[in-house]
Amino acid sequence: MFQFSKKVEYALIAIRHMTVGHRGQIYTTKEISDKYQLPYELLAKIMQKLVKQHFILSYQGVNGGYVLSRNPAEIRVSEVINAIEGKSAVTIVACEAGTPDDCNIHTTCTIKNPLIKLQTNINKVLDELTVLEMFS
Amino acid sequence: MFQFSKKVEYALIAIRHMTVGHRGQIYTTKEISDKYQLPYELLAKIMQKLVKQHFILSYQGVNGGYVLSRNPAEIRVSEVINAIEGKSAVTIVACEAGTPDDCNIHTTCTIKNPLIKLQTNINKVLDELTVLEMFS
DNA sequence: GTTAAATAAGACTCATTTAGTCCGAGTTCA
DNA sequence: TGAACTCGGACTAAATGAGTCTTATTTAAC
Ligand code: SF4
Ligand code: SF4
Repeated sequence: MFQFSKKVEYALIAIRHMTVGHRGQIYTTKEISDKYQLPYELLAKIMQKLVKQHFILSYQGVNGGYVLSRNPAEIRVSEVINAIEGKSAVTIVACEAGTPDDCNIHTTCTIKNPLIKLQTNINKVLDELTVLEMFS
Repeated sequence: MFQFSKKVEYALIAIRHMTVGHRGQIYTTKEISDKYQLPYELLAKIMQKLVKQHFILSYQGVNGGYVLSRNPAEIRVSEVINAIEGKSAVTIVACEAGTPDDCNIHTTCTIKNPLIKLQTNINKVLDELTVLEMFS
């Protein structure tokens, strides 16, 4: 229920790999998937998402690959999760996750506000932790 | 990915209902499921789990029902989650959730320890919050 | 004692999500 | 031109989540 998805874990592994390496170095999906035994195609998708959210830059063609484009000290764990799972993945309260009225007990619910308070506390943990801090 | 399950939400709604009522009062599943529009059978299951974990006492037969048996000031949110979802529901790191080797990249994983540190911070939030604090 | 109101518990279905695969592109260098 | 890359959609399979169904048991009241 509170577990990280494999996708997010793979993303963190990839980001860590690039973080501990030399800045500006190009890494390929194959290289990373080999080293950590990750499913290649799945990791490829994840890398693409990281490109779209501007965590990494992509170079196509032979000798292509990915380069970390953001400062690890400024990448928050919550951002990584959001990039992979889409916004509102870190949203504990379903009805606040952009899907306001898909909960059929929304009108009678008495725990919504308490949960939102709790959510801010958990979000704080994920927001304040950068990947640099995490991996050092 | 980080959302509370319906079961946990229903459990919290039920516990809150009993918390704000008179101490020692008997509440039936029907009463609660009616009031908050929760699926009766599902809530019934949840109540049974709360009994097994000694949050509430059950009285069978006519005029039976459930009575809150623990002090709301001493019930932690994490306990409720564990009672409903089973231990390790609040465990972010899959391989640490009692299933040590079901992750096939366990040997090559570089994020395990960082995630465990993160986990303790999130657990702290859920451990330190009591349902009394939550609902007042 | 019979009935009605309640809990107990397991099996079951249906829908959603997650994890992973497949395939056919486009890009770039040599 | 071909090899080594990224790109992106469609697809399948497994796991989980939410909810239902059914049968049994307990107990108070009539
Ligand atoms: S149960 Fe309450 S808190 Fe959870 S989603 Fe529905 S309305 Fe929001
Ligand atoms: S990926 Fe790493 S952290 Fe996540 S479950 Fe596997 S070993 Fe544990």
